[in-house]
Amino acid sequence: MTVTLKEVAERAGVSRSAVSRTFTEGASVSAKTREKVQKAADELGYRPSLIARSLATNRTRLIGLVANNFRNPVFLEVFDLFTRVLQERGFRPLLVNLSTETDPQKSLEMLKQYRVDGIIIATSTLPPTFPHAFSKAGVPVVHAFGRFGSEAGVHVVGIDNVRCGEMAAQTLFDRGYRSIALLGGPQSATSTQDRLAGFLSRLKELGLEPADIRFADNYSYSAGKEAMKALLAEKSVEALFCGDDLICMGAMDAARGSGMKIPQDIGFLGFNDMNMAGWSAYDLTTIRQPVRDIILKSVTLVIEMVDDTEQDADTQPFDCSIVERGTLRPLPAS
Amino acid sequence: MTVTLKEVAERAGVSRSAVSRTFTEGASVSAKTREKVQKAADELGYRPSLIARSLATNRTRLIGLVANNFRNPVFLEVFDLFTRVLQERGFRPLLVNLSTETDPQKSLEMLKQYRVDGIIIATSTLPPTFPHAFSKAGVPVVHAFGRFGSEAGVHVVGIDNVRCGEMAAQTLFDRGYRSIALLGGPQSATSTQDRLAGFLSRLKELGLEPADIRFADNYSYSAGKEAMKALLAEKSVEALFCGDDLICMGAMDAARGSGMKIPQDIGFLGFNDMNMAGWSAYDLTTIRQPVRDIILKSVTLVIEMVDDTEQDADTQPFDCSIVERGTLRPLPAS
DNA sequence: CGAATTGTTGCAACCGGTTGCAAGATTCAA
DNA sequence: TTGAATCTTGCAACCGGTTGCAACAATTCG
Repeated sequence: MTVTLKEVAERAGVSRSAVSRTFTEGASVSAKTREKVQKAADELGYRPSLIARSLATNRTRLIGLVANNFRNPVFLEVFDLFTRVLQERGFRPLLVNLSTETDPQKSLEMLKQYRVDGIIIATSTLPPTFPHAFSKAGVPVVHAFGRFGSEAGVHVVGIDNVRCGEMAAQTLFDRGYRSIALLGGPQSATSTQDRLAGFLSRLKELGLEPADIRFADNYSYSAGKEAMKALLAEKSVEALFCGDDLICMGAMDAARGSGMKIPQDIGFLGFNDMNMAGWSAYDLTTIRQPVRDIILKSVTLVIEMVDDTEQDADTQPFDCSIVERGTLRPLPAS
Repeated sequence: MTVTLKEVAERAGVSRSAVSRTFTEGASVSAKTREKVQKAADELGYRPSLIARSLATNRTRLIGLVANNFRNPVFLEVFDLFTRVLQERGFRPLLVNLSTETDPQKSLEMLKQYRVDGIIIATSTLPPTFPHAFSKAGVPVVHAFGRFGSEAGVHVVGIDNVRCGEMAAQTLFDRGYRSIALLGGPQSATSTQDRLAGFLSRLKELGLEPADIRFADNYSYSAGKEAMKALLAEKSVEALFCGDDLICMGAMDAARGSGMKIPQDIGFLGFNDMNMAGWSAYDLTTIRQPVRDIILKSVTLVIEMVDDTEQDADTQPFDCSIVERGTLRPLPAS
């Protein structure tokens, strides 16, 4: 069925090595031989088998891409960029969906069986033991959106969530809000924990107590909406810092549903700056996470690790910034 | 570094065949031998190399997953389901991002080099020559969201877009709209062409001319918004059938932006029923495409083709249905 | 108990490439 | 023109598994 090295060699009248060499970067072949081989290969429609090559070279050019949040629109950008950059660099992503997987160990086994050259884990909700397990197995690992310094031997690319929490508290304070609540993502996520910590510590510095602290079950519109309904049933707050734009939009619709106007009656500050935050039905003021930069850096890093050309392993957290839109009252004129 | 068959065999005191057999389904090994091998394998942390196995068996258990629309939220569900179902069945998805790829031929080569066992193409915007190229190469192909009957040898799983177009025209007509426009997705998409055809033919049967026909450049909120702005600058219409919910939401916001109330001043009918269509800020009445069913069927089909256990190759288009929400005036009481 | 049947095992060839090595062919400088 | 240096080429071993085959062991049956 498929054409092999041997057939090309026979047709071109050369050895198998010669054929192999014409198809490997930087091997020594004369122009004459190369031409003969090319011709024969073209006529036969030959493509080298990467499977066979992998076996011989011990390199697969396969990168495992592990994620567990396939329902959040942020991940569209994540997948788009990851796959695109990887394939530009001649690698291919092998996707692992951990949404329902109870046992990360099993996924690890699968990836190991495919002998992936490297792994990118894109999540802020998995325990750090997970990336660590790979690194211990000797596979280059980059943890995108992870928590810094949590596990030795694992490169983390992401933001400083503690700082983001502080930034959120400060931003809301600066605009004159005093009754401030936090509606976080899942409590088990390290990102949630860190943002909460930063949020609380800054609030304390400013002499404030949080008006309410609660968490959505997952990163979804409906989880945000439910949580907000519950909050509104209990108390009223001036402003809310949400752990994710999606959650925030759900919360906004819950507030509007009970007759509130935004930002007159209540302020909202989101997180991520996903596309939809800019939609005029929401026009959400939010903290932008540089997803693009994080992904580009993650891919670059994992490829460097694979090629062993690591240049700057000292990964710094990326900065976040406020994107001003219409869900917070303006800064008081000073 | 990695443990191989040979080492396990030596430690267990058996031949390499025996080890291989304990790890292959349905091979003949005695309980005693299997136990010895298991023990040795566990102690050494051995996992068979799927690369080597693939070379010998000529099966990779890799399924190519080709898509070119990574920015539309519908694809979150697509990716989630595809990856999940595949891995439940013991296959792995090898992702190909065709968003920017100008030359599909190149992607084909890449997939062929990895010797994928099958391919799922999830798009309604690629020319049918693309799936056909794979099928000609002898690789099982399923074209999800494709056009039926367009290419021999390619299994298509999807909906009947002509019927959907008819359904849209009929729905709007039934609600008393007479000045009806279509705002389609990219004109090059077969789905757009088919829906347009159905839409026009039904309108004609009903004795109506379309009030306006235009197309968004891509499946995005902003493309929908821009197109709607342009439309509003030229004329006014009573109702709009959009080729995608995202486009529709953009169009809705454009209408609202020029002071219109929905559904009082203008009606909107979307397509897909993505999650966001249910958000209260839009509450979009839309035509539901059974994405889940399409994907489940696609995966089942491609796996059957790989295993050569094809059961029902006569794939019928799935039905679409109207999801009633709040962007169309109600049916007149009859 | 012996013959026939069925189950288990190891040998060796093979899957489709890569690569170190040594020999042969070229090129270059003197 | 010749010898040294550099290229090019084929051989053969190897990557880590699978599998047909034949030999042998265990079981079943008359």
